[in-house]
Amino acid sequence: MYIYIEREKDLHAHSGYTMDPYNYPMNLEYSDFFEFNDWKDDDLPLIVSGYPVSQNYAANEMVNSGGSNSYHEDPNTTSGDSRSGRENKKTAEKVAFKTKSEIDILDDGFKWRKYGKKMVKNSPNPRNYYKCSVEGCPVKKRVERDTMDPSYVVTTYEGIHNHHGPSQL
DNA sequence: CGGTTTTGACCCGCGC
DNA sequence: GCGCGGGTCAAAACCG
Ligand SMILES: [Zn+2]
Repeated sequence: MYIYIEREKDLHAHSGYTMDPYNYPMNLEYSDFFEFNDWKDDDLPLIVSGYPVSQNYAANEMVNSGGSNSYHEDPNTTSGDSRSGRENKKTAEKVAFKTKSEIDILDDGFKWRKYGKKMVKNSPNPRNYYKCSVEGCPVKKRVERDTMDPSYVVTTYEGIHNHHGPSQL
């Protein structure tokens, strides 16, 4: 499951909850929900940025894909059913935010430790790899600048937070 | 001194 | 195999 959300607001000014859709649902421009048709139940939450989000909300934001998301994997060709079972279809493991910002490091309220940096092919911009600093928390994120429109920053979250509440410190 | 950044090396899956 | 692309490790440097 891969979710792609574009937002236009420059969020770097806000600290603490910039990436939390609970607090900033209105900033969403549109969203692309890959493999969304497999999403049947609404008992299980969709996870965005480590936080659960209602499915209805997600469905309302549903739009067909397109635009400059070429770096995304095609759900129809991506390793097929490499993920065992089908239950995990109900849980989003990856979420991509596309945010218009001059600054690369957007404060989403969490503490991250950078553990890697790679140049992206067909792009002059690097991609940065971060992991949540909280002990035992498996959440990771990647940050890169949109190749097509460098005024955007694409942040991809992966995993679900071990803990609650942004712990910035 | 402890956590973070930096950065090249390393790993792994895949297509040829 | 080998090379490539994407992802991660880790040692040393960095910094409050
Ligand atoms: Zn976390």
